Amino acid sequence: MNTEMHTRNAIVDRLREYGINPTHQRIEIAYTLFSRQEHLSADQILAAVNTRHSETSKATVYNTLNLFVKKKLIREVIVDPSKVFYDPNVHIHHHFYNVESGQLMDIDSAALELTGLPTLPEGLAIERIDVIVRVYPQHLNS
Amino acid sequence: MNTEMHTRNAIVDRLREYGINPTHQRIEIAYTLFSRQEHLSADQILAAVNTRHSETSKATVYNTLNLFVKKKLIREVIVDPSKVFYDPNVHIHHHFYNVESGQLMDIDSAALELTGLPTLPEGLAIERIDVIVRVYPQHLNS
DNA sequence: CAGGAGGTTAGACACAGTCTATTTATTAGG
DNA sequence: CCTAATAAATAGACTGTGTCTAACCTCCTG
Repeated sequence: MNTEMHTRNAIVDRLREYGINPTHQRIEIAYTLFSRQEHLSADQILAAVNTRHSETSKATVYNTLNLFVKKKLIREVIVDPSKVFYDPNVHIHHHFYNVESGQLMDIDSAALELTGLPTLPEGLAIERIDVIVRVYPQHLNS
Repeated sequence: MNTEMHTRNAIVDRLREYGINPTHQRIEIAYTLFSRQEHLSADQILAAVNTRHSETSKATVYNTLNLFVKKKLIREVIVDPSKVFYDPNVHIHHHFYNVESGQLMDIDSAALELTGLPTLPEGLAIERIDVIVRVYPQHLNS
């Protein structure tokens, strides 16, 4: 398991592990994502980073999140057409998505198994498999 | 299996079946989706409907697609953060998504099986399960 | 013919995300 | 240290998808 992600020192080490130069803004953004183990959107991260102290621009938040994704420090979750969520958990796992509230919950992939996948079209390789279980509050119909 | 979807008469019948008043614009939009068995985005549909003949506004295309989804005539596919695709196939099935080209291909769900899904959180029911296999051309790395 | 419901429309708007040009930090070399 | 070069951050303009509003059109019914 990973080292604690609740101190900024641990964050700095982790950024270096992933080949990311640890600047102030990157540390704050990573800290925001890793300390609360939650699925946040770019604008939530922007708000969180700026309520604390100092300033980080919108451009930097987007640049940084895209960098983190490219370096595989975090991962995108695409479930809502209007915004992307970022997931600090890069282990293989899947998601419940509450279509009413917008809330995302992890599904550990240990138990979940997928069988009978057809052979891939020629020349293609799998990058990742997303399983999204869309749920809604039972008393509502439609 | 469904009747042929290659004539406008068949489209009109189908719209009625789903409780949708078949207007000119709705027929053209449905025809566009059902005649080519493809996954199109709203702007592709807007373009396709308007190159033929006459005019359909952007607002109507969005209104109509949302209506079709609500009536379960078609279904949304959420794989790309920048746009929604619409799928004329409402049978249970899943998708390959080529992250390079943006191309979507169906995976028939007959073979594909999902086991070990954890019990749902209290008070929630499943609306739908999406399985998206993200693929990329093999010769490219990352 | 009057009124109303449902449908369509143009254009303004909202908002996530990107781009560009400039400024600021950081690093490496002398 | 000082300087040059590179990497990162910034404000603000911009793009593209999708929504909203208010006007208008069409058809049906009384």
